[in-house]
Amino acid sequence: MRLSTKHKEILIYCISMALLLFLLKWLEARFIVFNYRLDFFIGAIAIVFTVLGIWLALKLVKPKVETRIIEKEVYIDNSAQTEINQKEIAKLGISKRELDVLNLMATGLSNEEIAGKLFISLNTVKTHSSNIFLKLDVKRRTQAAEKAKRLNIIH
Amino acid sequence: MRLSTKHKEILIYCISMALLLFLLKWLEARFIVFNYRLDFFIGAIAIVFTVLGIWLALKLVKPKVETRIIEKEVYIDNSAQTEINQKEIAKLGISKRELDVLNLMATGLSNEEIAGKLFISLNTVKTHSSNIFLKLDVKRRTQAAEKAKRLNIIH
DNA sequence: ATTTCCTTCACACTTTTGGGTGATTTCAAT
DNA sequence: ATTGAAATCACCCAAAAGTGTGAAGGAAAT
Repeated sequence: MRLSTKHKEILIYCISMALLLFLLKWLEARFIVFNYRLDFFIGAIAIVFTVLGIWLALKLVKPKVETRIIEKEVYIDNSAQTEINQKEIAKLGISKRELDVLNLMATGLSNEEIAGKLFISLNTVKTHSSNIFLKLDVKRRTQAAEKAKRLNIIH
Repeated sequence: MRLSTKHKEILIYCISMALLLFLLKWLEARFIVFNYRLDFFIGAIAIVFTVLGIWLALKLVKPKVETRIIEKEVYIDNSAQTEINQKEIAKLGISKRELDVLNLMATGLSNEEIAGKLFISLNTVKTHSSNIFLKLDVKRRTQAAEKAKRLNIIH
């Protein structure tokens, strides 16, 4: 098993921290020096661990990659667009008119604009779209458009 | 006289350090708890100051910027997804965050859901989306999704 | 004939979106 | 040190979208 650089850094830090604590414990047992110089002692620890923290941070901070210029040669085999999936439409029980609405919806038209294009009332469009949402099992027109394209119900 | 941001950071650090030491001193006077829990206490101090050190380092050190230039040739078969068009994004002046919102928007999420995912407020999402509509020159989120996909700004 | 589905529409009501304005903070560049 | 872009958020207001219910005509199937 191998450790990443980052894990190694953390390991080193933990070990040194443990060693330091161990050393302090030993000093404590050796000389009872901390009772009357506690504040001084705390200060020393604070400084040591601050430095360690800074060192750790400097080690761990990864340089962020800023600019990425990609030169690309793209060869597109632009074969015919995916066929619309009639079976999926049938399976979901989407009617002709609903499909009309769905198509216009996916191009970004508002309900009112759809109503205008199909010569039906706004309320009718709303009814159709509600039914579409039910059949596609989505909550919003944006989801409907996404899912319909994903299922190749529309282009 | 005014302090630069860097000086302010250092000042804040020193003050918080002083406050901490003061607090510890007070605790020491209040409860003589450190004699029999010294190691525990030392550990706590170590952690606190390590965190402070890390924070200090992260605040003061400017992140190393690594500019990476990648040149590659991409051969795309018909089924592979098109690469996202960085130039188009740059040309339209769409920012990182706006792109985040645009992506989630195109998957069909509501503004509130987007806000939840990005840990920002609903109002912020609205601001971003309004800017997106301006930059993409569209009126609705469905149009934005459609156009963004067409321009290969998103998948 | 009766049933079922599609299509059309209405109305009331709630939720979501979008527009406009302004403020603050942070960061990078000058 | 100043400036500008980006990101954050608030508030108000209007428009659009979505929900629920009900209804009516027509076509196709039973």
